[in-house]
Amino acid sequence: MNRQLEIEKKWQSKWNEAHLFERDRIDGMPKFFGNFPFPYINGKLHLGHGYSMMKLEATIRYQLMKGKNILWPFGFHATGEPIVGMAKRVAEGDSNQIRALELSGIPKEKMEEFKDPYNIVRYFMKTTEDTCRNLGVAVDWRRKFVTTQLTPTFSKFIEWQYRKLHSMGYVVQASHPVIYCPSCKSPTGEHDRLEGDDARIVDFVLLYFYVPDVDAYLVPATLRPETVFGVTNIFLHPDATYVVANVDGKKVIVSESTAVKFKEQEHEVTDIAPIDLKELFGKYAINPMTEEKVIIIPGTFIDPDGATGVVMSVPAHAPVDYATLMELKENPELVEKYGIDHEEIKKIEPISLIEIQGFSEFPAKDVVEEMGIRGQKDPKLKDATKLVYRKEAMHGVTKAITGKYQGKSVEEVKDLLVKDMLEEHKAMILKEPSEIVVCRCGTRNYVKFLENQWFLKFSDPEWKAKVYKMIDKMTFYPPEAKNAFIRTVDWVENRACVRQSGLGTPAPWDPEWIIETLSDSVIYMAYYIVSKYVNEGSFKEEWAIDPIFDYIYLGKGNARKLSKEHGIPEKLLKDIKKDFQYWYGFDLRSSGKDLVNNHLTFMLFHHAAIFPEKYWPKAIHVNGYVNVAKKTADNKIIEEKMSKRKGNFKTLDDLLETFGADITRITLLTAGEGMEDAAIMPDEIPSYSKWLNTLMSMAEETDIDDEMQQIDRWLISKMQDQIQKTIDNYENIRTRSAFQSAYHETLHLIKWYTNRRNGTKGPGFKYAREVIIKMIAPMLPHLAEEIWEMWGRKGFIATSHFPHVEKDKIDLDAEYGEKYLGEVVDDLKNLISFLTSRGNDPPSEIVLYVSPQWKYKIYEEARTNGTKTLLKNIMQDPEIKSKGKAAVSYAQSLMKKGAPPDIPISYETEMKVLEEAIPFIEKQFNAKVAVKPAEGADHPKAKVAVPRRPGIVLN
RNA sequence: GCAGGGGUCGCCAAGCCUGGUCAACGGCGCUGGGUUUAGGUCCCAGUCCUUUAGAGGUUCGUGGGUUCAAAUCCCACCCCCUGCACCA
Repeated sequence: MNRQLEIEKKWQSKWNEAHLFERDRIDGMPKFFGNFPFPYINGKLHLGHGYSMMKLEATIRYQLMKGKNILWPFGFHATGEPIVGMAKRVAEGDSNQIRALELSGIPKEKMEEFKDPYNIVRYFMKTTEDTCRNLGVAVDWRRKFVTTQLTPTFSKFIEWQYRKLHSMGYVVQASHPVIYCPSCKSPTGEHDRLEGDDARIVDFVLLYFYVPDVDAYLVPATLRPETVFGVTNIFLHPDATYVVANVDGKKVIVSESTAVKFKEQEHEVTDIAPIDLKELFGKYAINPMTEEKVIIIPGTFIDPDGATGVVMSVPAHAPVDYATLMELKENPELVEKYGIDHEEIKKIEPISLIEIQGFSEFPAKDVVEEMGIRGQKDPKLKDATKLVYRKEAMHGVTKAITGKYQGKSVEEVKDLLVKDMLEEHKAMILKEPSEIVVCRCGTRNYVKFLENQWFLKFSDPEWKAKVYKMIDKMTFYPPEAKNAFIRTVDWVENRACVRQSGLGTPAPWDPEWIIETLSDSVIYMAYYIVSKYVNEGSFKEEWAIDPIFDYIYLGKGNARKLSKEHGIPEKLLKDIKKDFQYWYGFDLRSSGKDLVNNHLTFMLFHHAAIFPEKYWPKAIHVNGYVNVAKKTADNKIIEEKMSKRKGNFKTLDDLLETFGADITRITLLTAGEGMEDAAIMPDEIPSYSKWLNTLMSMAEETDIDDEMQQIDRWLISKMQDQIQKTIDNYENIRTRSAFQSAYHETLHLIKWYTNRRNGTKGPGFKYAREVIIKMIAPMLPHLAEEIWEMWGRKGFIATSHFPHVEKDKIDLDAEYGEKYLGEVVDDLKNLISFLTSRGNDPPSEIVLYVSPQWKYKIYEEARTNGTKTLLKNIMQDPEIKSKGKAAVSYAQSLMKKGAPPDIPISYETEMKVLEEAIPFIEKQFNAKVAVKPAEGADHPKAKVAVPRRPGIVLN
């Protein structure tokens, strides 16, 4: 561990001293610009960051070894609420917050500083950079910066970005529904909620049920408007207060607490007046679709604050309604105390309107009875409702009672019906949270339309079209990610781009607002170009103005003129512009899949809007989440999301401190690939060090001879395959597979090689180990550099050339021969273990009978022309024909198995390979070995000999 | 609800897009053996069932279908996971 740490520090400082990753434009040299979303620095980097980063890191270093000029810049994200919130909580002395910070290693004395959000930013900028440096990543730190006004030129850049979008008409003002807390007077985000984390906004349909007695409409709210044909009564909560209000010119009755929603959702509301329930209970309302009269009765299951506090009852298809009705029927006092005639209740019968296989005409009744539900407050009702709704939505068909809507699927009817009812003013829409939402302050939330919000007009068809085009031209890793992006573009609507609080850049056209956090992180990759000059002091803040950005990024204007007007040196201006033209568009952005349907897609939109096509992004890599896996007592592996609460939260520093950089790197690189979630198994990590040890001792091996044997040629030939595979894996950012093909598989080859060479090593080994070390260098750079130096090579292995396939090193004869030998050895192993398991002694003598010549003719015929015409073709050969039954039987066995693999083989090759391998086989099985032709031998096993399968006699 | 992704031999997990070479890569666990011998590491073999010679049988969520041939293609069904926006 100590030596390893020493090695890592040594190479990290050597890379630094050589400025190895601080890359500048070299005109004419191919480049590779990779980046990954700058981390939000409200804490230390965790394994999820590390996982995404390592995909990019391996790729960057691979591209460097492929001769590219590379660029990986790094930034820090601080825009938005969380850091401000953290500082506020620290300032308030919030013990949870302070303890959380202390737990993540922040010294107590820092707490005073942490009352200022900018100090938090500074602190975690430092830890983040340190972590990265300890990990040994190929970052050009000269270009680092943090968002927000801590980097004034960056803020100016964002202003430029938004003035551009604004002037293009892509920033618009509109109102928008949000889940809203009337007490805090602000939208409640997921983290601001006591209850209802998963709530979405859904459309409830409000149906106008006219109540003649009071000349107003009851407006039950429902998600299943199609069941209007089965309404038998209306429920109101007997203990709630109801009001009459004039909404959009119509008098409606709703619960008092819900009346406010209409106004908040941009309806006109006047004349709110209370109404006594006595005026309603026992009276009738008229179903707008059927004109039937339905009675108004009490239901205590109703949530008076939900939707309108008015519920229509469909006992045939809604378990709650059915259960309530049954309860009322059995308990007269429940209605009689409100002056309702119980006889009226007894008369109510469910009305069926949906037909569904596997249920009676009243699915709600079926389910209520089956689940043994009793009463309107039975907790099982939730599941019952879900079940019935789901079944009916999926398989239900409407009955004749629905009139012109009959015979259709429930889903179809719903859309049609709502459209019709809205047109006929029989219904209206009210937006509601899909479940109860309670703000942290304890107040029940509802949906409000926020007015005059600034939006990015992602719904714009022309803008979308550009993005589709962009996606089409891009490469995605893994390929299936492309579809995810297309879907996101399909789905994305206008999106708010400003906030009222938090850190960030004020909107240039309306400084009351701050550019929202996902909106100032979409084209910042272009800012890295300028950032270098800002950091070195040559680009002054006063030059961060629109005309200069226009010149750099869009090529507008004239350098001399700009220089004269603003005092910026003409050469500097031209250099920056050339830099941008050289590096942009970037070649790869690597990120987690959680960013696909927001950040990454917005990034595409912004590039499409602002930059000309030649600067569009070239590729995106998307990876899964990182789970922490652990073993249960019975050896099952269970994966858990990393979370601080579960106590399995791991920072990169945790791993680095325990295992060092290379092992941390290989842990992350082999944890997974593609969009599937990756798994880190903390208990397994220590064993990864054996890989490093193996590589090192392989590199240190000096007992190597110069004799080029057949098996050396075989190994060198096989390595060409491994090189190609590894290149493919790197090119497609499959790091786990890359390590597999570069290390595990090659080691397997070397194992066979040393066995075959009776424990000695030769030129094949020497060649293979160099290839291996180079191939793993992008993943384990510290170890690789150390070995490179140990071998006395010049320069860094990081900038040496990645192995390439050398065609002339491919030796198919050697490969086929070894494959054949391997098969024979496998057969021998099987046979011997089978026999010894039956109590026989291991053989002391092995005789191998190589198939007679004529069978090879049949084999070759089958291999080259397939088995369909096999018999016909071979029988034209007189020699084969003369073998009669034996020939037919071999041909038939080939036909049965299908065409043999495309491996040519000859009698001579088999004889040669086996004879040469006699010492090897003897050693393997500790027995005397003889190789004989089957032709002319009379041992019965000689007769079963066929090509690639000699007859085996064990004595 | 809408959208996306899945269900593989104890566990994790390849393969499926481009059907056959798949009883099905690899890792873990387990069993036996070796090294060591206090363990761990490390190495070898085995790990669906049957089988006294390299073989056969039954498997890849369930049920059908296409095909000479399906884990792989088509249809239906069951189950699971993820996202759904003003949050970074």
